[in-house]
Amino acid sequence: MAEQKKMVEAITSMEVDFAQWYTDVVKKADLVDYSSVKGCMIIRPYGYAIWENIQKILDTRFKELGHENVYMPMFIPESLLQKEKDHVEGFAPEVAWVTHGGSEELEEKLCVRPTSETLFCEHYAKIIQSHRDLPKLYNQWCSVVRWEKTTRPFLRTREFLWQEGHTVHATAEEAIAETEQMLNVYADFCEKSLCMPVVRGKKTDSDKFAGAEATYAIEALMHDGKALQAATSHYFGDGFARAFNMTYQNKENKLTYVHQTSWGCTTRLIGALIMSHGDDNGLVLPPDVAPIQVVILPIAQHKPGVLDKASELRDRLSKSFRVKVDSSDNSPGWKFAEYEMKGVPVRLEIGPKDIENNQCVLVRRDNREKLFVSLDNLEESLNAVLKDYAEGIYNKALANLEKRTFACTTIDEINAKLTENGDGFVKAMWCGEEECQDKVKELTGVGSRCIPFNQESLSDTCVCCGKPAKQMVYWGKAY
RNA sequence: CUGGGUGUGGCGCAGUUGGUAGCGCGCUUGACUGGGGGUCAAGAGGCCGGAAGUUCAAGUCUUCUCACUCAGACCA
Repeated sequence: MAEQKKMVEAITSMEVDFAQWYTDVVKKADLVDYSSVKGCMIIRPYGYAIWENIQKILDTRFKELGHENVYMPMFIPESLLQKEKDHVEGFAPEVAWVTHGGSEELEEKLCVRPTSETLFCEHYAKIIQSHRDLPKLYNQWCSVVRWEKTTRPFLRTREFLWQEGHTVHATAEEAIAETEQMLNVYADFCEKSLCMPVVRGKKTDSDKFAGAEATYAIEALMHDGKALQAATSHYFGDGFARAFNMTYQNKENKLTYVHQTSWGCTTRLIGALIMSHGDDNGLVLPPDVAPIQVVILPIAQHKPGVLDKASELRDRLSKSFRVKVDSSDNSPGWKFAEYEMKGVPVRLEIGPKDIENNQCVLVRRDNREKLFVSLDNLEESLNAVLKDYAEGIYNKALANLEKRTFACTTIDEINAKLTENGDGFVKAMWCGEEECQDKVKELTGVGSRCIPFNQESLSDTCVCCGKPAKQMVYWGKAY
């Protein structure tokens, strides 16, 4: 169709060039703009509104589970950063440093936080004395800086917004339970609110967070078959506690090290939903986080009564949904394309003919299905459409995940499956040796993503060396 | 950091053997329109990324720089 073709012109087709498609969508949907500092993006109102919705839902959930928000400084003295050896080594290559205050050189340079473990540790060491002070369940919403070489909007930027939870507990068991609980909070959020299926699992030793005893992650699969880590949750044991001298007196009056966790997710989630649900017409947003859930488009809006009816519907629906009326002078066709590009889940068309019949037209973003519904029970109709829509995009993403997950028992099979089907998750057995982990990546291009909680036994031997296998690993190319 | 690409109105591009900048979209004003990116009319908007050089003359040729971008390696 001619009109179809014209819409596609604005956005590069996914099949032609996925990276370009992503960049087109991100810019054309008004999510971000580039700034004059490489890797630092301007998150525009429509993009920021998505983040605010993500924040609202997660923040509520965190608080329900007893967490409190705090704010830590953005600067970390060099000496503080260096207290935990593995941690510095992990982050040193990508930190930005402040060396001057005004024109005076600082006595000790300050790092712009790449993450705030050290600040929390220093603070916790001061405020915790007794087992009665535990647990401490803190979280902060802020931005951090990592001086990345290659950057892409949302997926990898030098400054990014995130949330970092830092908790300390009396026992290892409690801390481990917290780590698992928060991973499940993220997984649940991704599946329910972002309509994005994820694989839950543990990172291999070489992939775990700098300074962690164990790192857990949820991995999602994008439309192009590349994996994206959607959130992580770390168990620190008492490693940082020993480095920062974080102790408490237990009930037996003995000084004891605390056990600690941290967990986080970032604006990268926005990139994840773009690449999970989007299509050649632009964004497709999950209702829970869509800044606009229903866009009302008046048709023949200069005819008497149309705009009034549109406003009336907006006022009425605003009680239950996030609604916008577009009464700009653009043509209806232009508006259709515009709000599809922006991924608005449902558009509501209302024109003179509809008003006469006490009805309106609902059109879903995901499949363009058209429904003529009565204005009398519009709320119910919308709820039903949104629910079905959310399930629809979840199932579509799940189908993609399943279609692109390949169980393999040999290196040759991995290469054959990937060549035949394109990128995706490879499930394969592993002996646990780092050498094999590296070799798999070298020979096939897919790296270890996680050791899933849902283990399967595909064979008794490591896909690489043939020695006895310890566990099944998900492998993939990562964003 | 390694390798490719691109820098010309806001955006996307054209610009021939060097001769003093043009198109589409967008924008402004107005009118008619309006159920899949409408039509017409009149406008506004550019030290051609930067520096040096060759030349009577440089968007175009030479050298050097800077920026962005894509693919790798590293990472949320």
